[in-house]
Amino acid sequence: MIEIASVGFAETGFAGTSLDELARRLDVTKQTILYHFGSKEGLLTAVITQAAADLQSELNAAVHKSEPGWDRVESIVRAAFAIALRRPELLGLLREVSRLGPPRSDAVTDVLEPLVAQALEFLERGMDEGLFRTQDARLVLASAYAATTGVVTEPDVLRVVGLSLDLRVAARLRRTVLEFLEAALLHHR
Amino acid sequence: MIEIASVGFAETGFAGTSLDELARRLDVTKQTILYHFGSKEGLLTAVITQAAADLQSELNAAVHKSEPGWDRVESIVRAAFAIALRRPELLGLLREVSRLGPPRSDAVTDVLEPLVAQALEFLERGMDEGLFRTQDARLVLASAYAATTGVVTEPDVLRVVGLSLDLRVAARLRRTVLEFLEAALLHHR
DNA sequence: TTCTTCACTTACCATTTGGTAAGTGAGTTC
DNA sequence: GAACTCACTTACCAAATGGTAAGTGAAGAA
Repeated sequence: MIEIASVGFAETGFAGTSLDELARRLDVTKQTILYHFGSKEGLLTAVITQAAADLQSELNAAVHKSEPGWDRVESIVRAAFAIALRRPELLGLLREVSRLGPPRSDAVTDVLEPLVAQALEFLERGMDEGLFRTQDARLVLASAYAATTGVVTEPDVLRVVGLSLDLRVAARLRRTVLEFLEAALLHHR
Repeated sequence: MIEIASVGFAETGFAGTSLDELARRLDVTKQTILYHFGSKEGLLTAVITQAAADLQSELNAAVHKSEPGWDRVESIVRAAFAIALRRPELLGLLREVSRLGPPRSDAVTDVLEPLVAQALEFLERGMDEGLFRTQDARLVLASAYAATTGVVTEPDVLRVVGLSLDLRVAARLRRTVLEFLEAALLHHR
C-alpha cells in the first residue's frame, strides 16, 4: 500500500495523485486508505517515513560494508546507483519531498544529516592530511550530491544526451561520476 | 500573466496549481485566464514555450559572448548560475517540465538539443586534440549538467550541508563546479 | 454466547476543480 | 452610427476531490 503510494507520489507528485486513483490501483476503496492513514497528509507522512527508513538502511549498509576513506565514497555512490536502478521511486520521492519542503521533508533531512556530517568530516580530514585539495568541503559535497542524484533522478537529462538509464549505462555513468569526484578532490596535475 | 503562472507551476507543480488560485494571485477571474489560453493545458504550453525561449536567449547570449573552448564552458555555467539567482522559477519550471515528460517537455528539449550537440562536439574535439582525457562525452556532459542544475535547483541540498543560495554562496559554488569540471576533463596528475 | 475489536465498505457530503455559455462595455472599422 | 472585435465578467455546471458517518462481517476474548 505504502509502496504503491510512493510510486504514485514519486511519479505524479503529491498534489497530482488523488486518493481515488490510488484506491483504484490498489483495488480497495478510498475509505480503506483513509481508515489506515487518517488523511492524505497522513499517508504522505507514512510514505516519507518509510522512504527515509529505506534510504537510511541502504546508505548505512553502504557505509558499514566499506572502510573509511575513498572506499566509502565509492560505496555510497555505488549504493545511490543501485537504488536508482532497483527502486527508482525512492529517488523520485526524494525529489518530490525536497520540493514540498519542511516540515514535510524533515524526516528525510534527519536521515541525511548525520551522513552529511560524516562526509564533511571525511573531506576535511583528507584536506588536512594533504590528500585532497583544500577547498570548502560543504561546496564540494553539495556538488557531488547534485551530480550523483541529478544524473540518477532525471531521465530527461540522459535522454537529451541520447542515453537511457539501464544497467550498462548506469555502470559507466557511475564510473564517470566517481572519476569526476576523484579528479575534483585530488590536487591538480 | 505567464510569469506568475510560471512561478506557480515551478513552485507547486502543474497539478498543484489551480486556475482559481492563479486567478486570485493575478487579481482577475479564472475565466480571463481561460479566455487567453483556452484551457489549463494551453496555459502550460504557453508557459513552457516562453520558458524555452527565455532559456534559449540566455544560453545563446552566453555562447555568443564567449570564445570557443574552455571559455565557453565557463560562460555557460556562469549563465546557469545567473539564471538561478535572477529567475529561479525558470529552473524550477525546467525540473517540473522534465517530470511531465514528452510531449510536454518537447519545447524545452528542442532548445537544449543543439546546445548539447555543440557541447558534445567541443568535448570530443578536445579529446581528439589530447587536451581532455578520453572518455564518453555524453556521460561527462550528463554529469556536468546534473551537477550544475542540481546544485542550483535544489535548495534542500544546500540546506542539508548548511548553506543557502545567495550571491556570495553562488559565486563560490560556481567556482567549485567549474573546478570540478576542469579537474574531471583534464588528465590526471 | 455475547462482546469487542479489526479491517473494510456503502452511502453521503461540502468544496474545489477545469470548463461552458452568455453577456457587457470600450474601442475600432466601415 | 451601425456592426464588429476585444478583453473581460457573471452565472453556471458536471466531475473529481478529500473527508465523515454509519454500518458489516469475521475473528478472537470473556
